[in-house]
Amino acid sequence: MLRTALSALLSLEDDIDVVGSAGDGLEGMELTRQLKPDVVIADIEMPKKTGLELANWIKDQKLATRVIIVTTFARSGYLRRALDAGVSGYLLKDSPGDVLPDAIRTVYNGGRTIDPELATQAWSEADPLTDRERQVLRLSAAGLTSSQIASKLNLNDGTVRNYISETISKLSANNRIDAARIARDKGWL
Amino acid sequence: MLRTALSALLSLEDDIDVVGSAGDGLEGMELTRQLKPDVVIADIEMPKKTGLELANWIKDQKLATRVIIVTTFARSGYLRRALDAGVSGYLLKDSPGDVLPDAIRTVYNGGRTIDPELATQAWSEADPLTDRERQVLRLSAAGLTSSQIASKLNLNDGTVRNYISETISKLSANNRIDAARIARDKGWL
DNA sequence: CCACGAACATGACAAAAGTCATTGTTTTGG
DNA sequence: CCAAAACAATGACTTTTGTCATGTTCGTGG
Repeated sequence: MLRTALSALLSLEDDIDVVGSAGDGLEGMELTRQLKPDVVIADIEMPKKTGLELANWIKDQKLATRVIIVTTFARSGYLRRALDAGVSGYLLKDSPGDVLPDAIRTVYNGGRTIDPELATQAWSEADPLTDRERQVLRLSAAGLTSSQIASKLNLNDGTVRNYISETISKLSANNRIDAARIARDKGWL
Repeated sequence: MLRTALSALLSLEDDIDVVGSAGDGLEGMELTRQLKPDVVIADIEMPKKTGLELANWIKDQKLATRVIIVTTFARSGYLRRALDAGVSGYLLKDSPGDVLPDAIRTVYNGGRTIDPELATQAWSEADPLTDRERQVLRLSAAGLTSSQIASKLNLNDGTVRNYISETISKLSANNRIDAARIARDKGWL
C-alpha cells in the first residue's frame, strides 16, 4: 500500500519518473538489473531479500544506481549497516511527506540524505556482540529456554548460559529480556 | 510519509475528496469534530491517541463518520477491539494499493471491509488476560525483574510472580518471555 | 610463529523465576 | 443480593537463570 501510495506521490512531481515497482527484494534486484534506474527506494525489512542485501548487491554489481532506504526503524545499527552497503540516503517513514522528493533530487545529484535524528547517534556505539551471542540472544528473545537453545544449536546448556551472561553484561542489561530489547532497539539483532 | 502518500493516492480518485490530514490521534479527533467527514482513515498505533480510542470517541459522539483502520499489524486482538469500537473497515498496510479506494466506497455505502486474512481468525480466541496480568506482563516484557515490577506497582514480590505464572499457563508459554511474545502477537498487550 | 580473541565446555554457587496450595478482600454482573 | 471473578498475599518448593573461574581448541593478523 505504501508502495503504490508513494508511486502516486512521486508521479505528481514533474522531474521524477517512477519506472518500476517491486513487491519484494528479489523482484527489486531483477527490476534494477533490467531498468537501471537512477535511484532505487527500498525498505529494509522486505520478503526474500532485505534492502541491505539489495544495496550490497547494487554495490557489488558496480551499477550507477543510487539507493535510498525508507524504513520504519530508527535504529543506529541499521543505518550503520546501510552506510556500509553504500546507500546514499536513509529516511524514516514517519518523516514529513515532502522530504522524499527532495531527497531523491539530492541523491540524484550525487548528495546524501540521512535522517537528522539518526545521523547524530549513528557512530555512537558499535555492535559489541559476536555472531554466536547474537544468535543465542535471538532464540532467547523468541521465548526458548537455555536448554532448548542448547539442543537447537548442539551446544551445552551452560555454554548457552555463558553467552547470554556475556550479552547481558556487554549491554549492561538486567536480564536476557532486557538484553534482547536493547539489542533490538539498536538494530543489532 | 504514508499519510501524505495516501493523500496523493486518494486525490487521484474522482469520487474521493481528501478534506483533512492529522499527525496524531488528538489532532484526528479535532479535525473529525470540525470537518465531519464521511470516512476517517486511521492507524492504530499513533501518538497521543490510538486509532481505537479515536474510533470509540466517534462512536460515543454518535457521529455519522465511519472509520477504516489501516495498520501494519495482523493481530486478531486489534481487529476484535476495533470491531468493538464500531469501525467499518480493517485493512493491512501491506495489502495491494488499490483496495483502499474500493474500501472507502464500500464503507461509504454502509458496507464493511475486513482484511480476509484476519476475518477468519478473528473470533478464534478471546483475550484471556485480566488487566493486572496484562499490566504485569507488559512491564516484564520491558525487561524488569519481578521485584522491580512489584515495587513499581506497590505489590508483593510473590504476587507478581503469581500473575506471571498465571499468564504463562493461560497462554501455554515456556516462560515470561514467551508469554509476552504470544500476547504481543495476538494484539493482547 | 605466537598472541589474541572467538567458540566451546564444566562445575559450583547464588539469585531469580516459576509452581502450588491456601486464604483472604474487593468488584461486579445477573 | 449472591456468586463469580479479579485482586492480593504467604510460604514452601523446584527449576531455570545468571555469575565466575578455569581450561581447551582453532583460526587470523602482526
